[in-house]
Amino acid sequence: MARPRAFDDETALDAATDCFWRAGYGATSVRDLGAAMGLNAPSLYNAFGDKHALFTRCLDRYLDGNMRARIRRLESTLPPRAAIERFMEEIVARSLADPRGCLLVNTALEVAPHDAAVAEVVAARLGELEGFFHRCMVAGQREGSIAPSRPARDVARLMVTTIMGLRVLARAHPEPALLRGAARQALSLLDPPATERTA
Amino acid sequence: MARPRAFDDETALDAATDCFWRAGYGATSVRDLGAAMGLNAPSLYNAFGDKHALFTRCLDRYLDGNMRARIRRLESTLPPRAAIERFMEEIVARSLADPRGCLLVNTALEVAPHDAAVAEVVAARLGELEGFFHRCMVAGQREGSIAPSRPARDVARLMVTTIMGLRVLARAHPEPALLRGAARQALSLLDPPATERTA
DNA sequence: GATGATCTATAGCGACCGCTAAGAAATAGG
DNA sequence: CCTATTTCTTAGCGGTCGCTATAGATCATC
Repeated sequence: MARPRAFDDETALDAATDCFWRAGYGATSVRDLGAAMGLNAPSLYNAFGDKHALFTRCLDRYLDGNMRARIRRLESTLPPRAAIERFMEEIVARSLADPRGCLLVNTALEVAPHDAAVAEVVAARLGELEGFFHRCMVAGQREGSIAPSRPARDVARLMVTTIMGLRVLARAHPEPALLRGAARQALSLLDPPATERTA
Repeated sequence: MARPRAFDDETALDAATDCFWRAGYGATSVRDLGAAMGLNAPSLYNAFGDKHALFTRCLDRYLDGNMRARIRRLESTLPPRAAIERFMEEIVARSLADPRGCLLVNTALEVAPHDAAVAEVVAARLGELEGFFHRCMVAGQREGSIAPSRPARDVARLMVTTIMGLRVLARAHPEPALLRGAARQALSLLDPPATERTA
């Protein structure tokens, strides 16, 4: 018993996410969002609250559809070491292909330092990422594909750090040799030392 | 034969740099800059051109006084391996102590993607950083303090990547154990494999 | 002290910002 | 049909943005 909406929430959120992703939070105006989402300001505010609420919703959606989905997919279809390697490969490929970079990284630098609520979300997702790498490390060390002499926790942390770094480098200077070389060295920490290999 | 300036250029530029450093380029208004630098808009525009020119000047100053100075200092006073280790330690310590993060990293993500001139500067400075690590790698491998089996170029690239990543993580979630663990693992790539150590 | 050059101060330009009040348009139930 | 409810449209609120025209203040030189 009311007028129906003339737009689709999911489609509109995708469009909004793309705006924030490309230009960042501050540089995206509500008018930009409205234009991209195909609705005017009052409809936008009625449907999604204010700009900040829309952003956090886009960020959550992005993280669920990208980071978490990737973790689930790789962890459920690949053995632990391959999952780590594949994750890194996909990040390198994405970084080279998509000039928008990673919304999580962009947000960690632009929004999180001035927004405690967003900082909490970012920190939690970084923790999830570290958890993924840590689980893979432990499982890989147990099955023998990853050198058992490395501290699993710290290697997992370096993997997260490397991914953040790759995203930064790619955004400013997307050179394939640079990203691939760095990723290869990070992954070399999974190799057993020479003694174990030749023993 | 004219009225002298009522402010010091260096002091004013330091104040402007702090503004950009803390809030970013977009979130810093010319009025903010004027207030921090102690001069009104017309003086600011007369002395430094527009906002963008002031920013690039601040960025150059920052890079000369921070990154380049650190490279020179470490490279001239420490042996190669120690220079790498010390660089990483200082980045971790700075990241934990200064909530502003690194202006180069902040700029690489916020400004560089939408500003070709700034992107060039950022890319060049990242190249200098990679060059520093590469020189240290080569020298350290020659003198035997760094494992000769690692590809110097790629390890240098991972060091740069790790630093970028540490800066991102610290800005969103400055946890000492996380940063130190990641840095330690990156530095472990300098260690000779067990065969070489025990030979 | 007058002159000319440079700097500073006041004020405000047009444009955009996030956001919203008020009313017209579109639906479901009666 | 009419009414109630929700959405959409128009218009605009006060505020800030980057930037500048104009005029007054302060100096070296003559």
